[in-house]
Amino acid sequence: MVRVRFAPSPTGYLHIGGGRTALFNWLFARSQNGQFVLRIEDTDQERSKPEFLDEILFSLKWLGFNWDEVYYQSQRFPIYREHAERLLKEGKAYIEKSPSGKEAIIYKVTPQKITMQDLIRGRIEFDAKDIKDQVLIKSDGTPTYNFACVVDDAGMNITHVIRGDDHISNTPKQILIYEALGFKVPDFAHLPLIMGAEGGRLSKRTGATAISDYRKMGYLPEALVNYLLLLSWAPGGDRELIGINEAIKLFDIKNVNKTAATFNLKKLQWVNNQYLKNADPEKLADEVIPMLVEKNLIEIDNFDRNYLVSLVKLFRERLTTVNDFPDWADFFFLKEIQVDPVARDKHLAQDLSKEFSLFIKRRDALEKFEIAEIECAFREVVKELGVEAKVLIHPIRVALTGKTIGPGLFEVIYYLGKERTKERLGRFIKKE
RNA sequence: GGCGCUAUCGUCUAGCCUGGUCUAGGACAUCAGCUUCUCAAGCUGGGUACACCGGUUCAAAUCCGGUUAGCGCUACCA
Repeated sequence: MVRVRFAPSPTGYLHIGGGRTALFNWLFARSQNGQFVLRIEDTDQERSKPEFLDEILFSLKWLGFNWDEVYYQSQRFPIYREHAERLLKEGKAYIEKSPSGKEAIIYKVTPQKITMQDLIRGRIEFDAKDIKDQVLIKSDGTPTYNFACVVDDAGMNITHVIRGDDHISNTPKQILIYEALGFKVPDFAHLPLIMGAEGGRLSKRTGATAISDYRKMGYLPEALVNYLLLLSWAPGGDRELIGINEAIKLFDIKNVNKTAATFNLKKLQWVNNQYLKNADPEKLADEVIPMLVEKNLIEIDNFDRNYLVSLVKLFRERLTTVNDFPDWADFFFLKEIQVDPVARDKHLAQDLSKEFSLFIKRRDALEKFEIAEIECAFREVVKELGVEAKVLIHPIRVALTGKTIGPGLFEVIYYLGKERTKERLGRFIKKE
């Protein structure tokens, strides 16, 4: 039975790199009908914070990576000590006293060659002479990362350790400990790192790094996952868009790339738009409701849900992020719209009273107030006035929405309704 | 400094294992054009890459060696 683990440390939020490591572990487990274990590495009691833990768990769930088991290292200190003392008894480790009299347990590294077979990179060789004796239990009584990691991976029957490239140098140290402890060494797979736009590690300076930031910015989890997948794996056949279930079928850890990848927001935005275009309007509406409430565009328990769903459908294909919706669609909810001054100067500078009046008149005469009929009436009006459609379309859009961009005009008129269009156009009709 | 990893368009990648079909394919971005209404989308087209040097071979992006560059680790952090 394949068992993998994701082992975040709650000393910070779940960042993009961590999310990607979790993704590949989860994906590998699912593709092998294996199990995905979550291990919280909270041995650093100074820096570990409950709010980080909450954020990590929430983000993992948001991305859809459910775990089969969860462990906390802070609850396992006696286990680590027990194993360290065994090594002490066997003469493989020694005690070192600090000036203050506290005792640490140190593993004695013996000269040898250490080789590992990485699932992604192949054979890697190290020489133990480059490795210092390893602290197992620190003088404060807590285990070190490399020691706790080995004791747990072995104790939790982890078969494949899939983690970031930055752990390659830890691997020989850990192999030594596995062997000293008499444990079976698992398989390793080291994923390439994700870099920031300016090279080096992804940092706040080069853009958002927390998974939860992307949620707040209006990215869909499926889109983020798809993008992260593309960062070091290709489904083949020139495919870019791939759902997680299909990825599970196609995934092979041997096909993961070796090269570090640069995070590219533009491509993430493109992927997000691709998912948004086909997103379930009901679900999108759910996402958008709190945003509209926060902007005082709707009241939480007093709005027309069906109407909102229709509007979401109207906008979804042109959204880059879910968060774009409240700004772009605000005119459907506002009583008083703000007309963009630049748009007003450009499209409403001259007097269009006659044109607007005629359009309203024709539109009011319609038997059915529907998109196609509205367009028909409009086409007749411009024909009658002998002008091009666009000389009237733009001014009407600005008068109705306050903006120069937006969905098709006739849909806008339809969803705004008779009364509101008449009233908004009326403001630009001079009384005789 | 030591040790390790990596090296195809600006970016993500396909191809590399099993040399010839690669005058290197796709995507994002970018530029130009089309699109009875903007924006978005879509469509058409353009430019842009095998890091460098040497070797093996009839033939190398593909195999080998070196150089260079980038990155990682080098903590009683994880």
